[in-house]
Amino acid sequence: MQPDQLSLTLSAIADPTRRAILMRLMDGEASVKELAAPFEMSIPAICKHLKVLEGAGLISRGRNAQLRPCRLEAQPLREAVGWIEEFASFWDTSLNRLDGLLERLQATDATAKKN
Amino acid sequence: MQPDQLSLTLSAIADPTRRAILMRLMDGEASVKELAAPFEMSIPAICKHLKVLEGAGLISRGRNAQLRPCRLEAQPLREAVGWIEEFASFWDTSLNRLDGLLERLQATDATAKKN
DNA sequence: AGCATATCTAACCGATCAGTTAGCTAACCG
DNA sequence: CGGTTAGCTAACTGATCGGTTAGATATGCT
Repeated sequence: MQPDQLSLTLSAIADPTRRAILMRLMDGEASVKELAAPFEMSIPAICKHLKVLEGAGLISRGRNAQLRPCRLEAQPLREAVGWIEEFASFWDTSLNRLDGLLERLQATDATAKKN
Repeated sequence: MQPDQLSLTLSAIADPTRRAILMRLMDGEASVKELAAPFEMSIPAICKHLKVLEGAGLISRGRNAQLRPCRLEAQPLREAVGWIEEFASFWDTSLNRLDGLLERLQATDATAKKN
């Protein structure tokens, strides 16, 4: 089963190396070698990370002589933001209204209170 | 190396089953059995997913007789939203408001000079 | 006490992941 | 042309993942 776009996006940015690469790309396009420089990691390893990011649509690649510059494509993150914000809103309401939680505890009866 | 909190959160919600569980929990607390019901998956499999979610701080567990009800804890998602919105804002400014052209010119210029 | 229910742990399995090294291809430059 | 540089693929490895079955544990019911 091939994963949905949202899962692709989220698992792509779940890796700290890939997040660092994306943040680097906010400063503008960069070559593979430039992207690899800050990491103690082989070039092929970076290539694999780039492939994951490209597969998730988070970057796109150009061609400039021997270089294959990477460019940020932040569009898929929109969906991710949308999904997560559902829960951010839940967080706002549920933490701002703690009594809702209390109601729930009381509703399941006083036996739950022990322990 | 143990992963940072943000990576924990993002990889936890990168799985569709776990996202479905979280969405279910927006309707209120639920037992493991209730959470497992919609899935064609064994109970221990669900337990593992719950453990991942708990490890990421996205749910907490109570105790009510034999039940160990799960409750949504959306707080860690705040950090995730914060991180992703950095890029959402990049998307807004560079694609919608089109200084993208300028950025790209600067970027190719920079890569041309480096090496 | 004895049984049923809810949940978890342990052990295992196949697939995927994140990294490596070695070697290939393509473009530039002398 | 030959050599250098950038990037990629292939093949391998150890770790982690997502699931399973079997069995342990804890609580409630009669």
